[in-house]
Parts: sequence; structure tokens; C-alpha cells
Amino acid sequence: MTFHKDRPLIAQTDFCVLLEVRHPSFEEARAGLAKFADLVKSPENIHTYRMSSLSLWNAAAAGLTSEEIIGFLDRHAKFGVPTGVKQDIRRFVERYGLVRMERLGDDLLLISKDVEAIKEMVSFRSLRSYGLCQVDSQTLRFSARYRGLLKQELVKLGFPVEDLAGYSRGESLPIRLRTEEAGEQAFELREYQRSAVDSFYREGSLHGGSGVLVLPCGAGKTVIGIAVMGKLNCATLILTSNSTSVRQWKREILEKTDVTEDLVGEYTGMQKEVRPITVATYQILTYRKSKDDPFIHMDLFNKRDWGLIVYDEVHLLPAPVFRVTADIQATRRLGLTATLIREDGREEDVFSLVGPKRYEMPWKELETQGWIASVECVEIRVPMAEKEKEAYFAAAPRHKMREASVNPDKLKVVRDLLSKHDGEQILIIGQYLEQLRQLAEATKLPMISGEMPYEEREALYSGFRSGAVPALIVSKVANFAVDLPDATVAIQISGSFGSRQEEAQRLGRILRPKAGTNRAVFYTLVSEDTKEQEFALNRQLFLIEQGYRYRIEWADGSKEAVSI
DNA sequence: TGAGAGGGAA
DNA sequence: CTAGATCCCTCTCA
Repeated sequence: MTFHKDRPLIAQTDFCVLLEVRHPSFEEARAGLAKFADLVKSPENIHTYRMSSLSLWNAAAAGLTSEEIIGFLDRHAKFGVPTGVKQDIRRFVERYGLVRMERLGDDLLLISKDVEAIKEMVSFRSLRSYGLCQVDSQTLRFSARYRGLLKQELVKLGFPVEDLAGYSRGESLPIRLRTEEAGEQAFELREYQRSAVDSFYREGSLHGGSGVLVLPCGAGKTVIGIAVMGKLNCATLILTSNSTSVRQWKREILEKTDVTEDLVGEYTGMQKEVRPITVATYQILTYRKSKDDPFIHMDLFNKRDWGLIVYDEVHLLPAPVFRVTADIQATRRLGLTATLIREDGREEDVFSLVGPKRYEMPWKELETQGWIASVECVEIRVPMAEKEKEAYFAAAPRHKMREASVNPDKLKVVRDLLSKHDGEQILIIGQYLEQLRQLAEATKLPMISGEMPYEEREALYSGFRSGAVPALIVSKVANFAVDLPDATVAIQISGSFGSRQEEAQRLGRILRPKAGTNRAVFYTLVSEDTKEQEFALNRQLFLIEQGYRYRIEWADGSKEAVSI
């Protein structure tokens, strides 16, 4: 094996790939790896990526071939790629599409050129109840009602079936986008938005109809959803995470299409309209009086002949909705998200039931094109005073995180940052209400938490936008509030455990393009040498995978800044 | 009829 | 793991 000292990667036999952080071609290698592997560890000098069957299948579904993946690794790996790893990559990638699902009358078929694959499927005990019936050595037949469950089960057994069984068109509804008209309401799809739409749906192609589009915060996911609706022209059910988002979808649909108001309904706790375009929350679907009772609103899926279901923030899709989704596989399904990571690990179910990844827009690319601000991330390590340190060590393990997070010495750091960024729009984001209240008290800045009524929030938001309010202190509402104004500086003083989602969401708060240099800063304050510092590492994984670097500084200036 | 409080759920 | 936010229902009061 030849040794290429000047290359940044090491491909290991365990399917991990190590990436040298300080290597001149780090960025190129990182961008390439991110397409088919997940970042699992990111210490200072070497980042560890891991390929998994799912990461490779998603890559395959988005159009990457095994030869492209292997070629990429070959070009960048110091010691080349172990032969076994190459074989496994081929084996995994080629599994996607090895078995197809097609329609035959009222039944469905599983078809594969690989006779062994068919044999294997027949032999699986867990598939017995689906009534698989062998037609010939390359074909199995089964009832269409098992389309979803079977795909779900087959993914777990290592067969990511390509679903070409087609879709029903649903009730038709003309939806014209206001892209061609003149005047205030006209808008134009950005190039990447058009590509995203095209990779989900192509006229006359059986492929077009289910899948997930992955785009950063602020990339215009709603617009893409609406553009897909404009292509399919059918009754559409949109599921989203909260009521603000419901209103936002409704508003944007009315603004960006010629659909009239009477055709757009809201299905929430407040209002139960079922119209040709209906926007609902996930929560109403999963409502039941108590455990063991039925989900009384789940039949919204059957209340109309939907031609398209949009799963906004598909990484939040609740478990019971998966179950219903398995039953409506003949309906087109579009998932939208900023990250395929689910904190509950059910990524496989998103893959099999909503669909594989069809398109991904990397954050850094969007930044290069100037659609989002360029953000500098800084982790500031704040030492704990003796007294607090004692309390920290004395605390029960499950309280340690909180003890570290509420380190009172963070106050001084916040003050310094406030004066350093005087005149800019600053958001201070935290997790513990008590900590936030103290900070609000000390800085005389307004604080927004869940208990504040919406009108009061609105008033503060508009004060913040106009510059009358220089900084806002916000609780976890920042994770949900779609209407929270953009800022140029975010200071995170505490957060929940290792949530990569939350970190990305909070960074998303300062992504809107900025006048002038288009720059923003994201500070995160962690107590030095505590659990909080460990959790911070995990939180940062997703953003680091996307190419963000965290500069580390010490609040007391005891050590020099480093970059990871 | 609508607003507001309270409780349960995930 | 915790703490917090949200949503949805039901009940009460005017």
C-alpha cells in the first residue's frame, strides 16, 4: 500500500474515516465526506466520520454512486482504502435499488435481478405475516396494503427497497405560483430551490413522489413546498410542528400562489377546517384522551383524497404518525428538514415511510452563494469559582449539568460581550428560567419565556427590530418561535444536554443575510472542565459536520484561543 | 359564545 | 437523565 503523506483522510476497516483538521484540503474533504458519512467525534485535531448503511443509502438515493464514493476516498486517503471497505461500500450502495417495488393491478410486486435476495426475503420469519407469494425466482407478490410496513421491515433487514409502485393523483386543485406576474407579490425561485423541487418530482417519472429535502435554516423550505404543490396541483395536507408555523404556511400559500383563502384550512386546537389545502399540527394528530385511547384526529389523513402530504420539520415527526404514514404509501409525501438527525434514532423510519433523501443543500454552499450570513462560532470557557465548584462536585450526577450551566461567572462574560457588540442586535439564549431572570435583572434587558403572552412578545420583537431594544433574553421559546427576529450576535448561555438540533436551531437565529460584510457571531458559554463542556462537544457535531469551526477562548484569558 | 385557567401528554 | 414550551382538551364563568 502506498503512503500519501500529503492527504487528509484515513479510511479504517471499521467503516470510520478520520479527517485531519489542520490539513490544507480539509474543507474539500469535509464537504465530500458529509455527503455519505456522519460525523461522530470532533476533537481538536482529528474528526471521526462513520459510514452506515443508512448514510450510504441516503447518498445513493440522492444520486451518488459507489464508484464516486470510492473514488473520492481513493483520492484523499493517506493509506488508500482497505479492499474490504471498498467491497462493503459497493455492497451497501448497490443494495439501494437492488429490490424494486412495482404495481400489478391491485397487488404489488417485489422484483430483483438478484435471485439470492429474493430467496433471502422469502426466508425471513418477520415477513411471514405479509403474505409474500413467490411468482418466479425474481418476483414476489403481495397485497398493496402492506406497502409501507413491508418497506419499513425490509430496511431493518438490510433491503432498502426502491418504491416505483406509483402514486394516486388525489383530488385535483389548480395551484398557480406568482412567479411570472409583475408587481409586489411576484417572487422568483432561487436556483437551488428549483433543483430541490426537480429532484423531488419530475414529470412522468415514477421516482417523483416521496422523499426528503434537506436544507439549512433560512433556505426557504416553505417556498420549496409550495413550489412542489404548484407542480402537482392537488389537494394537499401540510403537517407542521406548531401553530405559528401553521399560520406561516397559510400566509405564504396565500401570498405566493393564486389559491383563494376559502381553499386553505387550518386544522388545530382552535379551528378544525378540512379544506383542499389543510395545515395541521403534529400534536393534534397525536392527541388522545389518555394512553390506550384512540387518536381521534388521525383520520384527517382520510378526510379528503389528498394528493400530497408535506411533513415539515420531518425530524420531529411523532411515532404514531409513522404508523398512519405506513398506510398511505400511495399518497405522495414530501419531507422537509434542516437535518436528518432525530434525537430518538428513528432515521430508518423516515427513510422507509416518508422517503429517502432526494436533495441536500450544504450550509456552507448556501453561505458562499450569499443566501445566509457567514457565522463565526466561538466557545467561551468560563471557569467556576471555588464555591460553585464545590456545589458542582457535591451535586447528584443528574443535577451536575444544571449546576455547571448556571455558573454565575457567565454574567460578567455576557456583559463584556454586550459592550463589545454595542449597537448590534443581540440575542441571549438560555435554558434555565431562573438563570435568565437573574440575567435580565442584572442587565435590565427584557426577557421572553413561554409564559409571556403573544402580544407582549410581538411588542418586544418589533422594538428589537427597530433598534429600540438592543438585546433580548430568550428561553427555549427561541427553539420554536418562527417569528423571532433575526440578529447579528447570539450568545448561548445554557442549553439542553447534547442536542445537535438545538444548536443548529439557535445558530439559525442569526443566519439571515446581513448588510455589508454579511457576518454574524455565535457565542456559546460553557463552564470549564464540567459536564457542560462535554455536552457542548456533542451539540456542536452537526454544525461542525456542516463545516463550521468553533474557536475556543477562555473567559479569564488564562490560555490562548484555539480552533477546533 | 368566547376567554381563561388547569391538567395531561410526548 | 432535566427543565421548559407547546398544544389540546375540558371546565368554569360571564
